[in-house]
Amino acid sequence: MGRPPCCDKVGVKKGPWTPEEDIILVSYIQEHGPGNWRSVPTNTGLLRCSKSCRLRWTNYLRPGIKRGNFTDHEEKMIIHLQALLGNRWAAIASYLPQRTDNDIKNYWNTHLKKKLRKLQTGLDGHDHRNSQDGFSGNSHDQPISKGQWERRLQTDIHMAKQALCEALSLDKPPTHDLHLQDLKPSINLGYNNNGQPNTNTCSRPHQASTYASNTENIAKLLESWMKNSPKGPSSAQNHNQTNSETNLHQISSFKNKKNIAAGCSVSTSSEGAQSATTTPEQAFDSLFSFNSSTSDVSQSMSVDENNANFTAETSCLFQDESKPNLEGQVPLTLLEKWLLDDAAPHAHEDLINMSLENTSVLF
DNA sequence: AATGAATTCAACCGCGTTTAG
DNA sequence: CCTAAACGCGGTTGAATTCAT
Repeated sequence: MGRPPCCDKVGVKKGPWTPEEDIILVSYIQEHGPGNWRSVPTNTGLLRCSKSCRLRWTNYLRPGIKRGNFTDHEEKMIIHLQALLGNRWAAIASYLPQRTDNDIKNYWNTHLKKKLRKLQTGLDGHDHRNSQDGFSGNSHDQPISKGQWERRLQTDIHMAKQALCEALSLDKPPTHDLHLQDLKPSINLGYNNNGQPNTNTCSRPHQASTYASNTENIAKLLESWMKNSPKGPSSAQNHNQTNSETNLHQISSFKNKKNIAAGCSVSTSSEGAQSATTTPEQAFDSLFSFNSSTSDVSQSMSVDENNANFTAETSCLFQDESKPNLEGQVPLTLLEKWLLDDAAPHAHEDLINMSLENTSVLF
């Protein structure tokens, strides 16, 4: 009865993965594809539990993972989505398919929380209305006034509605085009929007730099995998070649990171320079008004662009390896779910009702 | 140069859910 | 339907690294 044990817990290795282990794992997955994790340790001889293998693959080795600093756009998306979804990192990660939930979680905990706290402190400094504990880490505890929060959420839902309307009214927009658009910054991995090397997107050298020199082996493995394996995850799971190459580039560029100057800001050069001139209020507003701010030059996205991004981001859900591609099914049900389910716990009842009323017309 | 504090992030842990038998 | 293991997720930890003094 029940399933057979995935691996015996005796002699299971823990701790950081070695390059050799990575290569073994990658080679195995190259041959068999990801999944069936319980068989991985036994078949590969890795002294790791299946869970550890899966984690290593999904968080680190999987092609299509974008590493390195988060772009301004990604940052805003995370802040935005965190405000909307809470600490549901997997859900947030599904909107940023090139980032892992672990990465996003770490980035939130180490950078964004701090950044928001800082900005909030700046705001409070202006107001002389410091909150007791400042920023608690949960966006819902953020000392934005409730009305402000609701207005923002309302705006978000309006944006989503617009996107839905457009998705319905248009003759099925080419979602992958939008997707590509959304992914552009990441496809240009290592380069900013001006096509310049993104040397400034590094806040600190990658700590696995000693390891990194060895990851060239993994890069080679992956490279040959991309060339030789038609059924590899890149095709089977909608990770396109570009993403894979992107990842290869990143892996092989790890070793260069040590030389990149540390201490640059989180913002990218083109956008960060601008935000440096904004007031804390503007900056804070910019961070939270992912869709609506006009004060920040970096936020000069048009409404159409935002809609495009929204649909693109949503379509990304179907690009995620854990989620099957529904083949052209515009993710309206998902959008609906997002609007009706995910927003609900955080939204005022009015907002829920509003979204229900307005979206029900569409369906 | 040495040392301690602070930061970062890969990996682990534990829990709820899903699923094979 | 029941049981137990796999799976997936969010929270936490701790080693490695950087920064400040």
